[in-house]
Amino acid sequence: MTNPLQPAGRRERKKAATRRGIADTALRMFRESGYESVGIREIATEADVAVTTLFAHFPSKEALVFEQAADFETRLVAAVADRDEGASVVCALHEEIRALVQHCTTGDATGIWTMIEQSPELSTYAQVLELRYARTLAAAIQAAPDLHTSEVASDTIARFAMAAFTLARQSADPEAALDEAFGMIRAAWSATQSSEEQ
Amino acid sequence: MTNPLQPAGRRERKKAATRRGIADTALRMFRESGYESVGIREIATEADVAVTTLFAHFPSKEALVFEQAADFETRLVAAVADRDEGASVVCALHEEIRALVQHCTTGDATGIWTMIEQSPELSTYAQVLELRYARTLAAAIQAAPDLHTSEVASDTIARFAMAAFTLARQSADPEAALDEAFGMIRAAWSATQSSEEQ
DNA sequence: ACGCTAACACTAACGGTTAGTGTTTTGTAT
DNA sequence: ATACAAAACACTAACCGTTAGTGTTAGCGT
Repeated sequence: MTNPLQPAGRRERKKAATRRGIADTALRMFRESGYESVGIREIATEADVAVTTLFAHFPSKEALVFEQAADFETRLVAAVADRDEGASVVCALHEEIRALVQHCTTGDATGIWTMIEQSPELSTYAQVLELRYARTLAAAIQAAPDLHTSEVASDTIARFAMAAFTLARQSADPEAALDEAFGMIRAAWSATQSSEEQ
Repeated sequence: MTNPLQPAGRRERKKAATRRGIADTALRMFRESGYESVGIREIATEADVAVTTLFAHFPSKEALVFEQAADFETRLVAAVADRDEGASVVCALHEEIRALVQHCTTGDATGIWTMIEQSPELSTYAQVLELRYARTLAAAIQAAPDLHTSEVASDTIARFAMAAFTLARQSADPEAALDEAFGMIRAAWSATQSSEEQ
C-alpha cells in the first residue's frame, strides 16, 4: 500500500503525508475560490490540521503555491556546475531555462502561473524567489572552476538569466522572447570575458 | 509663515503638512528604535493622527520609508526622454544612475539604506519598487521616437539597468561596480541594435 | 519496556490593514 | 453671506497572516 520508495520511517512518511495533504488541499481550494478569498484557517480546517501545523510545514501562505517549484534552484545550479566540458555557461543556462519555461507555459502548471499573476501577493513572492535564485546562481557561476569571473559580472549575468526566464514566461511567444533575451546575455557575457585580465 | 511656493489652497497645504508630519515622525521613530519595533499605532499616536489617516496618505508601512525616493522614477524616465540628441540611451542611463547611486551611498541617505537592508520587509519592498521602475523605464525606452526596440529588448535593458543600480548600491566600490555592469549593458544593447531589421 | 524527541493541537495574541460610520474643514456656487 | 458637496480626518472594531506558549500524542532507539 505505502510506497516503498519513500523514506523508511513511519514517522517521516506520516510527516510527508501531512505536508502533501496540506499543499493539495490548499491548491484545490485556491483553484476553486481564488487565492485571496481562501483563508489560512479555512485551509487548516479543510486539511484537518491545526494552523500552527500548517506553518510548521510551510513558511507562509504564498509558499503553498510554490511547493511544486522546489527543484527550480537545484536545476539552475546543476546546469552551470554539470555542463559539458568546454560548453559555455550561457548556453547551458539558455537550454536549462528554455526547458523550465516550457514546463511553466505548458501542461497543468499554466493555471498556477495565471493565478500567480492575478495576485499581487503571489507576484511579489515570485519576485523574491527570483532574486533568491539569482543569488544562488551567481554563486554557482563564480564557483565554476574553469571560469574567473568578477562578482559583479556573475551577479549581473545571474540576474539577467532570471529576468529572461520571467520575461519569457510572461511573453506571448516564450521561445522567441527567451532567444532574444539570451542573445543579449551572450553579448554581455562576451564583453566580460574579452576584457579579462590575468 | 507658510511657503508661498506650495500649492495655493489651504486644504492642500494642510494635507501636505499632515503627510509630512507623518513621514517625519515615522522616520524619526524608525531611526531611534528600528523599523520593526515601531508599530503603526505608535506612529499614528506620536504624529497625532488616526491610523486610518496614516493609511490614507501612505499605502503601507514600508512606503513611509521610501517617501524620499519619490522622484526616482521620474528622473529615470526623464533621463531617457530628455537626453541630448544623438546620445545613446545606455549612456544617458549610465550617467543618471551614477548620480542616483551616489546620492544613495553618500550623505544622509546612507542610514536609510542600511536600515532597508537590515529589514527583510523593506528589502522586499525595495525589490517591488525596482521592478515597478523597470517596467516604467521599459515603456519609456520603447516610447523613444528615435529608437525602434522590441518589447523584449527594452524590458531586458530596463531590468538590467535597475539591477545595475541595486548591485552598485550594495557594492563596496559603487562607481566601479556600476561601470562594470554598464559595460555589459552596453554590449547587450549593441547586440540588439546590430540585429535590427527594417 | 522506557525515555527521548518530533509532530501535532489548542488558545491567545500581535501587527498591518481595512470596512463602516460619523464629524469637521474647505472650496464653490448661489 | 449661505448652503451644499466633497475631502480630510477620527474612532471602533474587525480581518488576516503569523507566532508564542503550552500541552499531548506517537514513533524511534536502547
